[in-house]
Amino acid sequence: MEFADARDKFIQTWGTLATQWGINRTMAQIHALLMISPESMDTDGIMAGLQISRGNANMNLRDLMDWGLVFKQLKTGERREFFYAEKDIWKVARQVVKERRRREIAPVLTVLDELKTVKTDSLEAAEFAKVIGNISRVANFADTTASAVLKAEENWLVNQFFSVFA
Amino acid sequence: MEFADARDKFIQTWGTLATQWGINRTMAQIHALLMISPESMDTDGIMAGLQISRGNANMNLRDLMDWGLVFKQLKTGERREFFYAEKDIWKVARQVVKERRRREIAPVLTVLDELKTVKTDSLEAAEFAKVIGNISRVANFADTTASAVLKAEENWLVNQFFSVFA
DNA sequence: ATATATTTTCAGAAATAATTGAAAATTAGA
DNA sequence: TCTAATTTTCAATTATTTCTGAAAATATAT
Repeated sequence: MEFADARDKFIQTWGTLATQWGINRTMAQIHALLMISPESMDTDGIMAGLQISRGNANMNLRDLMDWGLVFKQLKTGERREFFYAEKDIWKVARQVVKERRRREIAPVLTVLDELKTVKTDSLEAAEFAKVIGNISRVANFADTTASAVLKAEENWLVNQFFSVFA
Repeated sequence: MEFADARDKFIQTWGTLATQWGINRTMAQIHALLMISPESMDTDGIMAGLQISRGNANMNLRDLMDWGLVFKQLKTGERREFFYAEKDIWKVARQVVKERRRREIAPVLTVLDELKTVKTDSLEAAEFAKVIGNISRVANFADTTASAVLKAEENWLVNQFFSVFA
């Protein structure tokens, strides 16, 4: 397969996958473009590479930086800003889990705790409390496990272990 | 907290969370409604409970059945169809992972394998091959692990173990 | 077979999300 | 300071997704 075709297919595939997971297509495509770029890129390069507007590029680059997946690089003697992506896919996955946990899972756990205080004065309310209790226990277990894994991954020895496989 | 408020808050929260994960809001809300319902519900009950149209209810119930999260119940002497949800949240999580793996991850793994055959005849192409190789190894490892966990979870002993926590 | 209840489909409407492009703001050199 | 390069913002536009509602299809009872 020719490089140009492979690159386009990768960017398109990454964008589609992201969409299915609630992440906007352009954001994923910029990430893909930067991941496979040997050099950091400026806004115009990204605009040209993906055929998108300046505003769109700017907004999604900012979001990617908020997610901790892309970083700004300032080159001496250059006025423009350059961008590069984290390329270690383990770190990318870890960062995504970390952010989603913080932004989405944590607030849900709070709501679940609140809902557990419901008055169980009817059949419906009792069933509700039972289901919420079940969800809450599992969610907390999953959250604690994820948290432990994230912490463990920051440990050198574990990283060495995983580097054998990845 | 009053039951009616708690129920509404749960349905709304579940819907929001789902949206952030690429699942449509109504589908998640129907799922939430059925999870906390002590009895199976018919289409009119769901329509009334969520204030949605018949078409919407029907379409999303079908999708939920495709995902293996909701099932039809036929009551003798009743002409209408009733629906009920899987309430064991471990089973729900497992089913979601299983389906997403089949629908989304598996196709991406195929594309990645294809992309690994790219000609590495330039700096860009070499970097591309390196990143794709990295992603592919990690994705395959994760996929294999998920698959193993799904299989293990079907094992009685493991289920007993988890049932202590959840 | 006919009537009635129920489910399914789907074109158009509504809602939501993403994108553009140009103006405003910011930054840094002369 | 002034000017030019660059980045950011955001109202308007465009694209995408979801939802409605009524007609068509299907199923069941008489």
